[in-house]
Amino acid sequence: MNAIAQLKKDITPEGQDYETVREVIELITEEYRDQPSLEMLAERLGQSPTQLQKTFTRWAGLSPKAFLQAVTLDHAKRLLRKEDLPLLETSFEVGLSGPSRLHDLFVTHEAMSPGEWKAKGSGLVMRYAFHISPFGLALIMVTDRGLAGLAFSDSGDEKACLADMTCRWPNAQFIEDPQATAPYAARIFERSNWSSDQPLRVVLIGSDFQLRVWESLLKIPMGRAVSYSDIARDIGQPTAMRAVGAAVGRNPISFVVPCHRALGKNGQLTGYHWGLTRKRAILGWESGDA
DNA sequence: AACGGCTCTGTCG
DNA sequence: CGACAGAGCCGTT
Repeated sequence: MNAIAQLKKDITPEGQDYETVREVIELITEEYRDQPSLEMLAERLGQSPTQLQKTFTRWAGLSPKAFLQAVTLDHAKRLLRKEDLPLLETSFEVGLSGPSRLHDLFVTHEAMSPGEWKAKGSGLVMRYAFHISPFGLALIMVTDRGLAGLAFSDSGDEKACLADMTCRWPNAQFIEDPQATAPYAARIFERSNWSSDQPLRVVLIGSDFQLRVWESLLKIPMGRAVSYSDIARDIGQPTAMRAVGAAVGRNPISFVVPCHRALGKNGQLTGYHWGLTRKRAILGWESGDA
């Protein structure tokens, strides 16, 4: 039995929650005009209202109602609030605990341009595997220097997801190795592990421009969001927002490099490489911390 | 040369 | 208001 089959067999209740959440989010976004009640939603999913309530709360630490509220355009605009946005100037270097990041995941990153790692002999080795996450299956890829890739997939789409990632580093060598990636999964998706003494090591591989955009993303604290033009300004190219959007979309380490915290200036979510529904889910899930 | 996870402005309901 | 063009902007491919 291969690793993915094994994974499905061992799936935890927590791992299944996202399925439920995803369906609810989709129902809501399609039919938000109707303001569907908890009862109606539960019926559509073939669950009892109390059961749905429970699943939600376990998943997000938030009641369904509060969660749905957290996913509206209104709330997104609030995340964008302009005052006290000197956060883009604050340092986020290694383990330094700005209070704003106290409850966030600490990350140290190391940048690598394509030329740089290509030059280093015949490419680097990437170990990968799928793991259960709060947002569906997570494909995690690591090098000996740290986390290099994190992608999401619905179950059944693992192949496409893997292809999406591997083709980004054509001359790397890929080895399936759940043992190597599991600690990362535990560290990243278990909130209680976020504040551990050691920061998470991350390797950013991309063009110079992309690197600057991704580094800017790393400065956005949990529970906040910025617009694409904010990022453009931050990296010193205020008119390059469109290109910024493209670069954000190419972020290879989603969730850890919080590209889901980049929104349109008006609060619209506008896009997510792994699906808008998932972006909503992550944003809503994060709001459960506040 | 074309194409985006953008934004702004102008128009029409 | 909200939806929809049109027009600049800019790094990738």
